[in-house]
Amino acid sequence: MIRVLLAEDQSMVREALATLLGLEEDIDVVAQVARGDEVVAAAREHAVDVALLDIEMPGLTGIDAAALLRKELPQVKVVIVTTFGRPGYLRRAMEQGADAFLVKDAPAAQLADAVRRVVLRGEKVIDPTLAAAALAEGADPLTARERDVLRAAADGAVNSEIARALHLSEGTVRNYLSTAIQKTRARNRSEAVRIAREKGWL
Amino acid sequence: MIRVLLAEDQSMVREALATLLGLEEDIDVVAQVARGDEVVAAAREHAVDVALLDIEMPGLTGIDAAALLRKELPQVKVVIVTTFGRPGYLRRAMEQGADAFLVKDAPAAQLADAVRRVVLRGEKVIDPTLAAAALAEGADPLTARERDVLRAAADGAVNSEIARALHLSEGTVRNYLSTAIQKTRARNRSEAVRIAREKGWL
DNA sequence: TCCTGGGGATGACAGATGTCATACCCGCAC
DNA sequence: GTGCGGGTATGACATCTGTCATCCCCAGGA
Repeated sequence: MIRVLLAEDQSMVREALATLLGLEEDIDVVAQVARGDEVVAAAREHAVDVALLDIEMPGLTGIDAAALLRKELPQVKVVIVTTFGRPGYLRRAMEQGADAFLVKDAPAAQLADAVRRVVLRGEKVIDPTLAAAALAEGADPLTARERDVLRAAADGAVNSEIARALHLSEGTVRNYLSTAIQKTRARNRSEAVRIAREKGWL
Repeated sequence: MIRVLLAEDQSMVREALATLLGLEEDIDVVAQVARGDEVVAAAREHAVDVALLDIEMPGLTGIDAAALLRKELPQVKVVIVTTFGRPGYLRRAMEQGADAFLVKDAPAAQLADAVRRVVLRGEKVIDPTLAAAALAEGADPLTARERDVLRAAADGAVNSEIARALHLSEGTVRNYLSTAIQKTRARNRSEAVRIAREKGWL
């Protein structure tokens, strides 16, 4: 019996997925959490074999939770289950030790299949198309600080506000944004944000 | 037996929800579609009692599909099931004749419950908190044209590009954006887009 | 030691954005 | 006929954004 932890912030979706998996004879969903920062404690408490992690969750992203699991409970397998198959997400997930990466566009049957493959056979499970795209895309070109500034600018913040929030001068904010705009080959901050998001860099 | 159509673009989520509902003795998911523009044909073909519609789908939004259903198959009940309980979404959904409005943050049990209430008892099902927020929010202040321009500006398009796309002069684009920025009480287009999206106006 | 990369800052400047005033058109309701 | 709302446009102008040059600091690797 494979013991599964499910981390997904939308209750309805999480419970539906738990129900789906619960119908499998060899799979038992023993824990469900709605926040990324609850993953490690729940995995430990319930002695799970594998954690199914959404990426965009409150408290901690699924990718960051995967990194924590790898450090604290390295025997636990990690399956990322996400809405967007963004190259940067895939790359970061695999870097942080994830064993599988699935998008919610995939047929539901792939979920139980992936769980069995990673737990019983120690396989890595990634859609070849996604893998190819991520490899072709290359690494995130933004530095940590550029990402900070771009993230801060994402929803309409003006430079003075970003400067205050990140303890920078306004000129430095403009520089970082300019660099981010160029690295993403965008024309302005809004487009840079969109591109960085699409690629999973933000 | 309540015959249900499920419209949701993410296969995994859709199939999990279908499985969940399929466990109910009185509910039968007889059709599933991944695109908004397939809703009416499927509802007609499968003679469904109720359509469960996600909002953000390719081809047609769930809200627009609801309007079409109301027109073409007025006996079919409509339950909107959405990620975001945005006031504008709720308002528009109810205006277009939806019978229920659920967010995916709600417990899964609410789904079957809502289905029974709208089909068997003709009730309207809305979370009172969401209803109160939508009523307090007031109507979308943007004109159709302002929404067009704001939507076009959403991901980094420059004014000249928007003008070309919408067959306007650049000055007119600036005017519409300026008005949209003021109506949303934003400081710039990016913030206006965020606010309009959060309220479900875009 | 030198070089590179990342972080940070200042200053000058061109171009894009946003505001406001003004004007015109059309359709609809009273 | 008048007024209102929505759509469209021009022009002037202030401010914000983005670019570029230049400089400084630190850490790490060759």
